[in-house]
Amino acid sequence: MGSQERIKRVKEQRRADILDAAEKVFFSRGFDAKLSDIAEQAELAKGTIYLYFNSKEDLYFSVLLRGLDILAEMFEKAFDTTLSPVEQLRTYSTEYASYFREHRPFFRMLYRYEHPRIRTQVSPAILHQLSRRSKGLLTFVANAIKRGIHEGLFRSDLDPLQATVVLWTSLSGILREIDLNENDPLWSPSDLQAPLSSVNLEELYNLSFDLLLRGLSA
Amino acid sequence: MGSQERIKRVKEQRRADILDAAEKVFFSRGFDAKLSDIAEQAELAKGTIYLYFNSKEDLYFSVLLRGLDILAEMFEKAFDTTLSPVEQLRTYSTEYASYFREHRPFFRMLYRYEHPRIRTQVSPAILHQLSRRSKGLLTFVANAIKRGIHEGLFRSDLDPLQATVVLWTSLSGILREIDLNENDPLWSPSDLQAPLSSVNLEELYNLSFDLLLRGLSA
Amino acid sequence: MGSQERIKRVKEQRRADILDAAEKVFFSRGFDAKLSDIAEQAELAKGTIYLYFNSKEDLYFSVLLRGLDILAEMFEKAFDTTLSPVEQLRTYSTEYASYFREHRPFFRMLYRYEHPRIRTQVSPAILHQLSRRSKGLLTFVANAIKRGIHEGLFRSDLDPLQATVVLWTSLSGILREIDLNENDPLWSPSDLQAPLSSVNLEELYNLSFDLLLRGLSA
Amino acid sequence: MGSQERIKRVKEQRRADILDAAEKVFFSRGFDAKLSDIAEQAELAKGTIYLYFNSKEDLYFSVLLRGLDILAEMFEKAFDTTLSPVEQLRTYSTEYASYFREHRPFFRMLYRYEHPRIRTQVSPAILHQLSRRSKGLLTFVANAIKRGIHEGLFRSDLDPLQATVVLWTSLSGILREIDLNENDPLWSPSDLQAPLSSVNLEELYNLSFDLLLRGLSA
DNA sequence: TATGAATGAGCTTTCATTCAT
DNA sequence: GATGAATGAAAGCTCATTCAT
Repeated sequence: MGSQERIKRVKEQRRADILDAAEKVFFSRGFDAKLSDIAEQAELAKGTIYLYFNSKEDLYFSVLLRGLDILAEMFEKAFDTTLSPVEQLRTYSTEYASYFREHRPFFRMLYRYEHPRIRTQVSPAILHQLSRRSKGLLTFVANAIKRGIHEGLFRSDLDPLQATVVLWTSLSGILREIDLNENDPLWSPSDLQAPLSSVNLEELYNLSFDLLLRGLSA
Repeated sequence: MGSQERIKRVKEQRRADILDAAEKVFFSRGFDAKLSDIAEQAELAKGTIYLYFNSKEDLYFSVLLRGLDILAEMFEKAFDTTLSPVEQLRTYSTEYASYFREHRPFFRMLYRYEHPRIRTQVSPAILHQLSRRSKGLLTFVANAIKRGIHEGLFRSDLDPLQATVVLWTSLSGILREIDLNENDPLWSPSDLQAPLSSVNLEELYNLSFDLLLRGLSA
Repeated sequence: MGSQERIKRVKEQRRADILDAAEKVFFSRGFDAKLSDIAEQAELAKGTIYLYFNSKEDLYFSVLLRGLDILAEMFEKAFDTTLSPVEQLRTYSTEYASYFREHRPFFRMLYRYEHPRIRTQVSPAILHQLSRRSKGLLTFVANAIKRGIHEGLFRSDLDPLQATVVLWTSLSGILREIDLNENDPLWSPSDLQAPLSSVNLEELYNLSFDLLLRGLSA
Repeated sequence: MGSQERIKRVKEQRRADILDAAEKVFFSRGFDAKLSDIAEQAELAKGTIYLYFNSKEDLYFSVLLRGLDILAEMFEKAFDTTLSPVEQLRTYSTEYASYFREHRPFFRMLYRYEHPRIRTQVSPAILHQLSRRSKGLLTFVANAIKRGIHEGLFRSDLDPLQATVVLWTSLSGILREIDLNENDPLWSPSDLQAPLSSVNLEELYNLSFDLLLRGLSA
């Protein structure tokens, strides 16, 4: 019977609808969004949400998971064995910047302005998926670095994993700071002796990548 | 009148007492700490707190300000014109790591595990002070970099301000990640192909500094 | 049609299955048990339960009815015209105590730990059956008392029905108190001047019966 | 300063107001009453209730405590050393019946139609008080029985404590049954062979007392 | 007959902030 | 200045029951 299959499809669609609604609401209100708002946005009863997700936390992280998937897809698409390790890294860097530009709310969820508060209550299954996805992303970078070392382009004294984490974390840190400052500048440019307006935030990211790449180079 | 002055001193002392209490309580409970707990710790009535601080948010950021001051003092003490620019940067890096080790709760407040929305409600005066302190810190680094460029040690094509922000933000990102992972590892080591246990978190920071320094070098 | 009959038998079996499941679940969780747990225990869908019972309340009282039937059967088995009225009463008392010991969860349902408001929602048909069963039980006792009065063993000034109710209710009250105290002692022994540990709860029941029997005696 | 004292008086008055309101609401809705209804009845904000009582459960039992106190006072007033033990017991029995008539809602709370569900969450302090009050009541009865045994009026083979519990519990059981039947007859009179209308419920209580007293008598 | 997805009312407790004293 | 009693908004989750299939 296709009927069973159809039911399954309907359920998946409903789940997706809820995620769509949650995405919208979490984006504008953060984790503090009210469940009733999400239900309303999804045009469902509050109770229905709980048929698909065990808790608000699970729902939040499921949305986040989708965000990770988008980035992973971008990396996959950009994956090209014909590129040199340096070009590969530059590609990932560019993709990450695009993701930052085009999926800012996801970037924010990823960069956990709110996670530590929330993490405690998420179901292990979801955390596991999260971890798998993160691993996938880092692996792209790690492989490029390994190749670079192997080909003698990068310093042979580097631990490729350490280098990966440093690269990723530094770039993420920069993006995070850019995001923070665009929306809500903590250190306003004019407070520094030379006006920080001279600090083009988009350039900052490139500079950061270049510095690190140069640091990696043999 | 010395009396007026004494009154002022008493007020300042009371303010400091409240900050002491708040520090203790915010450290253990984060921003979710209850104001009544702070009041109790300060041996004052809840209402009294409001005679010295406009809101819980202001109080939180005032504590945070103290944390910034500690770091600033460390930088001041470490300031030494006889050092080369590279040695200066390394010194600041080391001081920052010490701060991270010895004043972790302050570091966390600074790097906002806490909800960014907290920021929305803080009085401008406090944000202004915050900004001034941050500027002070960055200036130490910026000056070293400027000297380095001037002395031909660092790339002359660098905007010293940009370089400062990149350096600072990257290192902060690494420390933040280290802190996050010590307490609540997101990407568990065993998930990466090579065990990440091989990634010594303390080394990570040094590697990060070295990569960036190498990137800066002429 | 034997087929029609078979269908009927199947329905009755299904009903019994549900009651079995409900019994198990109500015993362990009381009226607060979830209908979904009962459905799961019965290996049926929640909706199916409603094809056999009008409401959770009805289901609860149907289980209770079964409990009453067990007691009635015990009384029937113990019914023996060759016994003297006093011996008959003592037999019933003993049977009641056995029931209390061996079917505690039923006893509790009968004596309504559960909220009396549950009753409000039960269908009249079920309440009627409940009433018939109760009457059956009391009639055993009432007949013995009548015979006792008739034979001059018991006071002739007694209304046998009143006496029946008094006897039954008093014994039930004692058992209820025993049950309550075993599980959740309200007046802890040590609070009374002489330690109530000296009050053997099992003896209490016998004493109660003896006092009442002595009171009945001519 | 009488000021401190006045503040204390005001607080006590407020507490009493809340208890009054809670009493009214619990009487009509049972424990399922909504806290907001109680607050409204007391003309206070919901939060204020929690300044005086730790939980709904505590509030419920505090009301119950008042109910016990009323009964205790009735017993105290009725206490008269010039009465014979039998007259004393009869007095207590009468007082209990009056309490039942005049303070039915308290009787119901006492007889725990809802306790076992609730007990778990009450603060120990309140449970302790409850226990003390109960002990007080039983002691009145126990003393009379002891005297009766001592004076040779009651059977010397009786454990006075056991007898007390039997007497009290039986009478309570009868009253409980009367209450249940008045409001919501489980075994409707007409169901018994002889109409139970002949069973005057008020007489039942007296009969019960007489049977038990006769049972006690030497 | 059987299903099980959907519903949506229902409710306690916390805590920052105020303000009368 | 200091108090602390009073406020009242705010929100996640459950579960009996229904009804379209």
